[in-house]
Amino acid sequence: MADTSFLDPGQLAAYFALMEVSSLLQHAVDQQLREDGGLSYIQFQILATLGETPDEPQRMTDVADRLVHSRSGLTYQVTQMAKAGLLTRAPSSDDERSTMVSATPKGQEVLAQVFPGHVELVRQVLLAPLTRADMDALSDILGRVRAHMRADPPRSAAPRRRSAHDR
Amino acid sequence: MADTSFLDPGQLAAYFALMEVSSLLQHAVDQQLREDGGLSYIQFQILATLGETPDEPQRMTDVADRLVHSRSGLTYQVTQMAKAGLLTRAPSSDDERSTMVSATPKGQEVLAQVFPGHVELVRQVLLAPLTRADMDALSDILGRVRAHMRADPPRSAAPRRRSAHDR
DNA sequence: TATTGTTATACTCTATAACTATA
DNA sequence: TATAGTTATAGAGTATAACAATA
Repeated sequence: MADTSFLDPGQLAAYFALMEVSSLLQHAVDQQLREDGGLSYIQFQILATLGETPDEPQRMTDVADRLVHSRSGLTYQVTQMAKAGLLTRAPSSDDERSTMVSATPKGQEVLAQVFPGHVELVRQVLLAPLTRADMDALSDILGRVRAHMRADPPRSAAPRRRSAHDR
Repeated sequence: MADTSFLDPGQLAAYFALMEVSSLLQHAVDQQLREDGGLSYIQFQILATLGETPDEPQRMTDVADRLVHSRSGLTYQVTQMAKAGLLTRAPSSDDERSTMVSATPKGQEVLAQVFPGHVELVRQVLLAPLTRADMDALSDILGRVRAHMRADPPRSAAPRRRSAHDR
């Protein structure tokens, strides 16, 4: 069995590169969204999620699950965004406990206003130095990691851990 | 010239996979460090930076530059960590304006206490589904992105932007 | 009883600007 | 004048627990 106490240089390099690139990218993306539309990245994600289905409002819980928020955290963001006129809340007709959220025309406007700069930034910061083969390899490798993360949360490494949702 | 308004599916896949994996990884890492040593990821980075050179205290500004902090942000973290006994501050003998920071024995202890679980988590969450070739490809690709990010901040995408350091 | 969502609350973190002191 | 670091302050975000309403 492999020594489990250390990562060899190649493993460390992959880990550090990922952490540093994502940190820089996150930072850059956050600034762009803030400047071009006054949005945080999470607000952008929420808006983008709602913008995909302009006709179909989505449940709070579904949005929260998708974006790994605590419920109260999502309530906070949605409250801010509703104040800003980017989305609206309405009680569900199916289940009166549920709140359905949908992007307003203004929300879609802001999304459209922010999007070109966002795409441009991603292109310049992340994609510019990559070949098509690099991008494919990156999606493939990280896609596998993502599938693994979703399927198999690291219980044995953090046995005391419980997510906000399983109590 | 390529259409600059959209990312094709392959580009989007690479971008989204990176953002989601790093977000999940960041979350998992943060929890592990918090549980095993009461450290945030940034505090871990600071401590790890100081732990590399136990004999050579490092300047506040150098640490801040390396970890992309605002200076006041670093002062805040260092203050917290000094209260917790993880590091100490001392005026520099070379330059009386500077503050030199170094990890205390307790800081090194906490680092050692946190490290095995950290390595184990990274192995399980990030590295488990990857082959050696994947890791090499990942380091190579992201290493190039990192070099590109450091060398060439996205000015044209965010022309109004100034970093906290260039005023 | 379980689930949906909100609220109250407390905490962590970040950034800007003003400030002190040294170079 | 420029640089190093701190402080005051204000704001954004997060999480936990208690809660009301509905299933």
